[in-house]
Amino acid sequence: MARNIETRLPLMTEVTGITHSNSAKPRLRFAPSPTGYLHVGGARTALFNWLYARHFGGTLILRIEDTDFERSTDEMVDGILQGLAWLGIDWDEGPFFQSKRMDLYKAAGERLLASGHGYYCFCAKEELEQRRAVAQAEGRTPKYDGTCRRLSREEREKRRTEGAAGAIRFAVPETGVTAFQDAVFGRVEFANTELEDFVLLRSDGVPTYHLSVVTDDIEMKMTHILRGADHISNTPKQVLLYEALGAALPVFAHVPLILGADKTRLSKRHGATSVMAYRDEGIVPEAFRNFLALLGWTPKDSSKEVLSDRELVQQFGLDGISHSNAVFDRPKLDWFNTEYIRAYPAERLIPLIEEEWKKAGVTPLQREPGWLARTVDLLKTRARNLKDFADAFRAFFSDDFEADPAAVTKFLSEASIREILVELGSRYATSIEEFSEQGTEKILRDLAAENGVKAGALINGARVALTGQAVAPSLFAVMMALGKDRVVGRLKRC
RNA sequence: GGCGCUAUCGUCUAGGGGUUAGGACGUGAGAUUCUCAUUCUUAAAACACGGGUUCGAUUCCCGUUAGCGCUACCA
Repeated sequence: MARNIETRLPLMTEVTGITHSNSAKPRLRFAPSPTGYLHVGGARTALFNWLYARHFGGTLILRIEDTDFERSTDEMVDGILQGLAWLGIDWDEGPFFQSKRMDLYKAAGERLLASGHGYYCFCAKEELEQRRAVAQAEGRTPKYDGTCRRLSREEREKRRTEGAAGAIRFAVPETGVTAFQDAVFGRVEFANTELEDFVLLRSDGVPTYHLSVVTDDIEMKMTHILRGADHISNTPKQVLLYEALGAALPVFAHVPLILGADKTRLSKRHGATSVMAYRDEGIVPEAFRNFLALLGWTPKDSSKEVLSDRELVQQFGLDGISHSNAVFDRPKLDWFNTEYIRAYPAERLIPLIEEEWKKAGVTPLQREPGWLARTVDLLKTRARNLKDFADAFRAFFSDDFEADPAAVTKFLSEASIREILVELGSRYATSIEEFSEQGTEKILRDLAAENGVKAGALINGARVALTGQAVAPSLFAVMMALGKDRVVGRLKRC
């Protein structure tokens, strides 16, 4: 079975049998391109690499693939770093920037040229595009037709000395197949005729993706290439490159893609695709990480789903990676979020909540020590999102809040109830009894009996008066959280 | 179009030649409660289709269909 490749069997290619030994500690990398923020798919790839490296005590390298100067920006680099930090993913070496390693790729390209694996191509870009269009129209596979591959040595020399700018292409074998053993998909094979003579170095000397990736992966001694399944079709070209460069093949492991609810590739119209957007939406990082880890991977013991980073690291392995794409299920993420918020100690939650207050313009009350943590602990069991602390629970932390009109209509519309609540406020103010859960409850129930109304009606009304919400913890716990003065004040305003 | 990958409840998945096909999220119902959430009980919900192989296929093989990916001097 292709799934149990954990033991790193010898990798096979048609042409070479060289592999890395399986004794060394693994070296992995996350290699984002800073042409966009850190998106969900990239984050999961990063997470899997991190999990794998940590599981085996290996090394994780961060490499920024910024050879596309047009589209790469420093802001995106910062954004990616920020996203990784939020997820708690750290690395051991780097970040390395490919833009600072251009000489390496150029040398590799020239080495390939010298060894006969590459050749100069003088075809103009427009010309190529046109040929491609024609091929497309005629229903042929639009791959490079090899015009310059057939050029005689003399012709090539002539063009070079004339100063023609040329790209260097890789000469793909015209027959045979290129195959690799994928740690998740098993053996994957491509006919060489399906592969085109891809460009190694552009005419301006800038390397193309395949060259820079393989050069770096060799130079950085990567043992495992763990990346999105969208790279499966790129892999044979890269395998060819390893072979031409005389390097051992790493273990390839491709991870299925993450789709939106409509099963199409995750994109902006599915909502947030940037991981930082989830922070902004009130998701706790551990929840997001846990959710992401289980998208396309299942631990051996699949019965437990809420897993700490330690458990994740402990259990992670390539054999649990799924073969099929996974749909990003937002309700499940929200469930993880409530689980984590509930489990977080107040101290851990408070800084995150403070961020939400800042965003919502809430200035929290200054009260006695311990109050904040106690109140957060009281509320966190019914929170589904960090934002709840800034909206639904706002009245616990600030006197500046507005009552939910629906709640008022439901529980506070009767004038008689409001009058009794004002009276309740007075009784709390003048009572000599201790302001405790039992004491406040007794006073309320007595007052309800005196007035011939149900205690529940008073309780529900009081809840709205005190919190502005129809939904809150037990009323008397709410009173304790608010304190006598606030309870009295808010009741009297009824 | 070509090539590649994939196919178990709505979603994430477990399983695997003979199972009442299991779990989780979500959904419905009920119980509890001062509201809501929680909690508890419970219900509905799946092996894409067609051929083989086999005593027996959801499981193995082939095909079909569908989805996704790749198909650049982007990464």
